[in-house]
Amino acid sequence: MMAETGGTTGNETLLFLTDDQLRKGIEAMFFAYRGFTADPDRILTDKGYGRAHHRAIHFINRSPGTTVNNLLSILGVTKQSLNRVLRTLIEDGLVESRVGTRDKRERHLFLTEAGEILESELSTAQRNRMRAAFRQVGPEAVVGFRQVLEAMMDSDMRRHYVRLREAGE
Amino acid sequence: MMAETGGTTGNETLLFLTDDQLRKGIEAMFFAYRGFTADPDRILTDKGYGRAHHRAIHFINRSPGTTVNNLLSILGVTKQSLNRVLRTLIEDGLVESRVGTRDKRERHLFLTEAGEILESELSTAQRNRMRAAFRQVGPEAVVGFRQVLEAMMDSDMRRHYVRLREAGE
DNA sequence: GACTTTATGTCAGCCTTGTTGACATTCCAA
DNA sequence: TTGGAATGTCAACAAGGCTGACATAAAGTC
Repeated sequence: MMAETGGTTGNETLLFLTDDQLRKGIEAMFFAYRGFTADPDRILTDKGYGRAHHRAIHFINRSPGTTVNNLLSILGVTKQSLNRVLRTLIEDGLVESRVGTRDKRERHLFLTEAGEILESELSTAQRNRMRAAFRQVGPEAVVGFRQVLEAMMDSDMRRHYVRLREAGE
Repeated sequence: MMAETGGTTGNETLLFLTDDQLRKGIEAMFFAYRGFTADPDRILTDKGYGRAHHRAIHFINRSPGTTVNNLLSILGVTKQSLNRVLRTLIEDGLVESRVGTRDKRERHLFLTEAGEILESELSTAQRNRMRAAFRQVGPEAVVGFRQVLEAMMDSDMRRHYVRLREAGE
């Protein structure tokens, strides 16, 4: 249906840009993302939570004291959607919400001890799979993996990604 | 919170397996997947469809004449969930369902002309982003990208992935 | 031929997680 | 000091997952 793209340049080094190669990348993303979320998902449903709770817990752990607004921008959902998730996490004692001192409109979010335990459980499961994959393919493949993913992000998401990356180094 | 993994081996070539490196991979997957689906999502919501419709359309296009059961196995959802999506696609004239000739219990699924037009629109948008990312990072990074993703899949998803890959070559 | 299994479709009802709209509180700047 | 902007909460709705139950038709088995 669609024409090959690489061939039009007359340069065989661009054969990795054919529609067929791109389609393989698309399907790889689809199938891999399922594996990527599978292990945490299992843990979460056992405890009555969903993927949205995982995301909130992950990024609160990464940036303790973050505001709701900042979390909204990272997660890319509406505040109402996030609020529902946060409410259950706070009710269940996994997240603590402290009114801002400088600006009392803001709520600063922290994991409680129980929250940190769940976070650790989830991220350990997810890291185990990632580690097995990384180990299997070697460091050079991992570099390529991260390069492609970063190039695929929207620019505002890349901003968040880089900021978090720097914070961890 | 979690100990570094790479350091325990005493081998500096395994530094790419530290928890920090793994966390970066995890966050890269999260942010990149959003970019990956962003363009088709925009097109779909304009037309009153969702990501589930895109997935069905994609794999019917990839394997014309596929059965409902096969699609279920690829998509990893329940038949009730898939059926809801297929019903609307059939009602809207994007997908055709033909009773099997050999086995009349089976329904074989095909895209109509209208379905192919939407499929092309969606996959063109998605490929454009993938192409830009691939071009930006070069062929070696792309190889690594696909290696990591394949290693991250569940084995049954990898089976589907490989089977589709072979069909396209 | 009777029975079982398989493939599919459908109904009802539930949950998570996205959405928009309305509203309260707080801050800040004119 | 007052009106707008920012932050967060509550209510209601929709998409799209899920389970369970059931119907139908065709295929396979004994």
